[in-house]
Amino acid sequence: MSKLSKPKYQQLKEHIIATIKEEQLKPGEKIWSENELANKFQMSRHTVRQAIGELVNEGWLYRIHGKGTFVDRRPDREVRQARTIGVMTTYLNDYIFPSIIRGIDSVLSPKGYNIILASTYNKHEKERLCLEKFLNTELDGLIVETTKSALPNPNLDLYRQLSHSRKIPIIFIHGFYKDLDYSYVVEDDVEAGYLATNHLLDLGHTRIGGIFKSDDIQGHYRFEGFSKACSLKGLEVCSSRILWFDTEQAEEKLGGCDNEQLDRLFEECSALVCYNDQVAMKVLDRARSKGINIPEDLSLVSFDDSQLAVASEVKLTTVAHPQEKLGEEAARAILQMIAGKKKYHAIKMKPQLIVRGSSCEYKERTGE
Amino acid sequence: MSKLSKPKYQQLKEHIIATIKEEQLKPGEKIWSENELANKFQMSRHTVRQAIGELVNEGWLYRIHGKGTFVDRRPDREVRQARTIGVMTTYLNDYIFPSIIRGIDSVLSPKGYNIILASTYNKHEKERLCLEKFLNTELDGLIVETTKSALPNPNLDLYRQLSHSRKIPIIFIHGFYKDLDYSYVVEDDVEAGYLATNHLLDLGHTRIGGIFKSDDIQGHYRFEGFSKACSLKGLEVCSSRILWFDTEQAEEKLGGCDNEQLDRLFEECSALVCYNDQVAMKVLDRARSKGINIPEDLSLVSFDDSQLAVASEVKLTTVAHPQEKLGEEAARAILQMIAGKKKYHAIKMKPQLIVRGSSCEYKERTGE
DNA sequence: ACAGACAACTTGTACGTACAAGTAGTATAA
DNA sequence: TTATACTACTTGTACGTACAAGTTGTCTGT
Repeated sequence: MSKLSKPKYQQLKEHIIATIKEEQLKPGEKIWSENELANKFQMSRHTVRQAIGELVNEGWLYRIHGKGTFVDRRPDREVRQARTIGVMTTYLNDYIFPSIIRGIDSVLSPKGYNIILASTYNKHEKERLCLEKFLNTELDGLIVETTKSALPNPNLDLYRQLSHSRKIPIIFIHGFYKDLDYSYVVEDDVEAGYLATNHLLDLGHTRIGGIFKSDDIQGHYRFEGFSKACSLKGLEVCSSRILWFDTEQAEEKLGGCDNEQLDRLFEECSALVCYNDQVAMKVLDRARSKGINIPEDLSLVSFDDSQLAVASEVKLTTVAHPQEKLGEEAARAILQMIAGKKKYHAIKMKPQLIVRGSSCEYKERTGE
Repeated sequence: MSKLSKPKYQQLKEHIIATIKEEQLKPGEKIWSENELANKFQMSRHTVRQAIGELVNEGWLYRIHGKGTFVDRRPDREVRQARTIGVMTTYLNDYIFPSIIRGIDSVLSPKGYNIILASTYNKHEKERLCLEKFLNTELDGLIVETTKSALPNPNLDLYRQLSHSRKIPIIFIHGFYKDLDYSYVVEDDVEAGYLATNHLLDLGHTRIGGIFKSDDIQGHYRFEGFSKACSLKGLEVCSSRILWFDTEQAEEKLGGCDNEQLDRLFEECSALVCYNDQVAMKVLDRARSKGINIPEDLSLVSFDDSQLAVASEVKLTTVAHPQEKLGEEAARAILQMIAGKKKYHAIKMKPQLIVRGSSCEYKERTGE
């Protein structure tokens, strides 16, 4: 026998599998006895037993002591589990995340992937629970919206476990952790902040205030763009015109800042950059109740271009968030990572200013 | 050797397993060679091989040709797959479904369940694809928002397959198929329609129009409540004041009805019942552009009490949708069904009228 | 007609041998 | 110093034998 030939028991295995596949042997039928096979193929019974033993293990055959060996259900007839991608977001019902999830779904669903949802409510403890649950799940990939991305993350150990031990590709959206060099898809928030602020500067405003979120990295970046735009025009950023809020404050009251703080901003500024449309709605409401007209008395620019931006009578000037597109990009990236085509993705999406009715040229306020 | 004693290879297997369990051998460590074992236990190498072969198959050990045999992860150490519930909705980013999903998540997540998302875009073909994907997934339960619930469903065969063959508990939300006697959790939409319409009747309106969705059963029920309220007050439902739209029209343009149709309603009616907040926003916008004041010239009542209802300068009078609560109820029901505690759930949640600024008492229109 | 013994088959356990082939470290030669 | 060969160990393949034990049908004596 030449050295190239396969082991005898392997040959016998393949012969039996082929016979079953050709349906010459059907499930439940008795196959030849071990001695018959040994004679037929000129091998010892031991070798036959080895072949049949493995086939039993693989689910092709089963044996009954004293009766014989029979054909089992074919193992490859088993339905394959659909593949799954985990998606971890901060909020499920916040106004833009549903769109991102929809974008992810539109790419993954046609490829036969399931999406497993988890939400952290922007809390590190919840994030940890979600990650632990994902460790108990057979995942093919993970898309993560960063939780409290501006703060140090206490759950990096679990991320590493998923990524390094379990070899699950991970991609971050809406931010990334500096300690981990994982792939990410983000909006260029510095640019977004710059666009929003520069729009107001171009309209002649000089007393520009801002409301930003302190515990999400997006808030920091948008503020960075805000500062950049100001300093390029030779304006100093006045800290009394900047309001910071965080997740906990935002949960207590929509918009995250109270009326007294807003009223102070109204007095000091002719224009406001709002962290997102939700904040802008809060500002709009307060301004309405104080008799301040938007945009005549106060120009507003916000971020995200959500449904809210066009819901009100004053349509909001906002810097558009790619939303669905961002979800699609993240989904496409993770598919490439799963296929092993491209390991590292660092995608920054360009924001776009949409001018609507909430901003106008600066005019001296007269009625005060 | 007495007849009662176990086979030698079986004894060896048990000895090795015990050694691993006592952690005298840890994962990755090399165990004794086949010859060592044969000598140690006074058996032939063949018998040792049989024992080790079975342990390899059971996941306790692995062999490397030429190196030795090593301890694998313990099979009973395998983390159990987290249990999963499928959630199938029509839209992922529509304004109330995120809240429902959040409600579901808030109940299931703490119990260690994963949520697998799928969305049908309110199309029967997509629904079929989703159901087929669920058939290829190991599910413990399924929560379904009915797709085009007012039309006959062509996918009942797959629902039956999941329910009867696969024994997966299914619960419907937002409607149910009359041909299947499955559990459901719904809002009492007839009552909701009645509350909305009766509110307008109480305010003295007599020329009341309505905009309803034709291919979702909710639209039918809300219209039923509308009719009921009218006839109880002795008013006839005038078909020229009723507008019907469907999924496809709603996708083309937000709100699902065009301006000419709305203008006609404005002329004929002093009050409108809108299928949901989105429709009401569309009506509000058109009314604004025609110089029609809400609520002075036209009272509006809508359904769902979403974010949109309070986004505009005119806060909407709506019949509140239980949203998160409905999701929670559905999740709790499916957990009971999985536990085998209660097989059939038919939960109807009471709607609640929230009076805001978009509706007021009827006054003769003067300025025409 | 029926129970029980028996034969002939099956798979299961257990022993033996031999050599092939992969791995790792050591000794040897260039 | 480096490449090569060798050795000693490992598991993998393959042959042989023997008997135990479960299943089935047949033969036999009552």
